[in-house]
Amino acid sequence: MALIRDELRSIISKALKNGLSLSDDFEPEIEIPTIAQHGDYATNSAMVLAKTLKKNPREIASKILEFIEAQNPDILERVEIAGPGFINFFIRSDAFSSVLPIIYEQGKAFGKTDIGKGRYVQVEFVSANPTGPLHVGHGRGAAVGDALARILESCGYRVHREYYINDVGKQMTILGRSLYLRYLEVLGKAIDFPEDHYRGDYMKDLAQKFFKEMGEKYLNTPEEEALPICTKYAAENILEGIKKDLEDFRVSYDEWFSEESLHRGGAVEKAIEQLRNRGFIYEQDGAIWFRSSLFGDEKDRVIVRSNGAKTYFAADIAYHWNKIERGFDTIINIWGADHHGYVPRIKAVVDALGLNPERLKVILVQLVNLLRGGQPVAMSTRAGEFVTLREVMEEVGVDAARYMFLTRRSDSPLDFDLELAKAQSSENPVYYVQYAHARISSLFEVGRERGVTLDLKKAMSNLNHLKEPQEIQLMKLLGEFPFVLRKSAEYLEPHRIPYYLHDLASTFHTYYNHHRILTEDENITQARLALAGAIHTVLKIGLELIGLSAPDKM
RNA sequence: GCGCCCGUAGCUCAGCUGGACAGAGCGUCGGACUUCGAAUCCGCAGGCCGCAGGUUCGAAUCCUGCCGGGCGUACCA
Repeated sequence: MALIRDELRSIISKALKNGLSLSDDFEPEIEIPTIAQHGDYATNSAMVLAKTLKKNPREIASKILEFIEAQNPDILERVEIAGPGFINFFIRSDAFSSVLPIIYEQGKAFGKTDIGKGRYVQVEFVSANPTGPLHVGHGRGAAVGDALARILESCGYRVHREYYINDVGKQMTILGRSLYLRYLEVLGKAIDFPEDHYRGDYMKDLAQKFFKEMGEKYLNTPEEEALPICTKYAAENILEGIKKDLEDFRVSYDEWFSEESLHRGGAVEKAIEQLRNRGFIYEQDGAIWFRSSLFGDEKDRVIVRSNGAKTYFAADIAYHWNKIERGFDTIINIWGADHHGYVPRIKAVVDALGLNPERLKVILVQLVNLLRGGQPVAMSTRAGEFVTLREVMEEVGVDAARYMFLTRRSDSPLDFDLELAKAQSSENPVYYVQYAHARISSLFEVGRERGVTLDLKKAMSNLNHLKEPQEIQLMKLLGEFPFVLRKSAEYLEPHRIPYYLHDLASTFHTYYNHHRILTEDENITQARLALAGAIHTVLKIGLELIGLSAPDKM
């Protein structure tokens, strides 16, 4: 037993091979026409081939058609050539039910594929500086990265989730000093808190905590001695908070990678050496430059300043050298769109270090435009004006927040209105999908109370009773899931999953409102229960893929 | 100035990997619960797909130019 789409693919491929002597590497495009009159599926292969074969598309189509009919496949009702050269397939209505035994056989593994073939993929995401709590923008990156990781895993990739901690540099010094000043303030000293320091209330809270643990120990310590301690304390505490936030947002990591470890271990020098050996390093005006312009960047970049200090970019070179050394087949960086100018230079780095730059994928997640009642909310970590991810989680819930983040393409800016998210919470689309799941759970519960349970053997021999158009539609949709999942992984687009789930839930709700599942006819009941159960399974799989709960009761 | 992203229904967004009449949610208005969950369903209204050219059998989709919005453009991180 195979899915209809797979069968069609092999039928078409066979016809192309036998009829047009095409090699196997031509992948026929199979789509679902928007209009039912155009069949259940259609392929544009004849028109695509018309260009290379230099023949009339309809002529090619009729050739293909001839070889399709020669196979006499039993899933086909009929095949037609239409319009400029489409081949439309009308599937026998009793063929769609083949998806149900497959779902029951595979269970939670339904939809999984091995297109990844065990390739090792790193997904680096969030990677916010440990200078303050995560805000909503980070939440979007977290939701996208985590969903993507789950999707890739279910498509046969080996996934490594990583967070890069920028625990070095000027902002760390400022962080330490911010804590130190707030600490002195707690001890009653008058302080002058600079404009460019971290002004958020969380620093005051942290100072209180610091004071409780340390007492007045650092009151009279010289500033240069106290600062490293303050920096370390602040960074560790804030990072712990970030970890907790992400954990509560249902995001997990395999590795927390410290930038500082690169400097400490000499990796930055080694990476520069790598570039130097390859001839991409030169000195000018007392600074050390990387010839990134050779690889498509608009200009060369400084990696060691004339004062001897390494730039952030130097560490990033070392970090990506490290990634390459770890043997990832694909490196995926999920960045905020404000870093887009950085893409060419980091591509240049991997290119210069000998890795095909195609193997580095940078997903730019557009900024979250936070609104409250239609009014923009200013966001600045330093000024302490922002809405944290934790506040959003608490206000609208993890499920709703994640769904909100994931129902948009990453490269589309997102308006996130807190008032709206709260006000519409009971009509939020996320509940629509979850409701379908809960409804089916409840349905089985009612069945049990009435002594009706799904008898798989019996159900499977009664699938011929599923012939209502809505039932056909549902089975067709169920069969699409593996392909949606595959495309989602292929294009690194998690938003395809929630859209699919909404479609499936919607079709089910319609069906549910028009037909009874627990009927007087035992055979029909069994068949319909099998259908409902399969939908239940796919909804659950899909919800988990994007990190949402699949409740049995709401 | 240059570069990247975005512009689709009143609002928020899919469709952008060329396919056949442009979709969904919210919102408006009107209907459906003594029967498996009404957080649901059914129906009405709503569009020069930013504008103008081009490529193609075929363009919301690709190319060029323009207009609007966002972001970036450091020997900052």
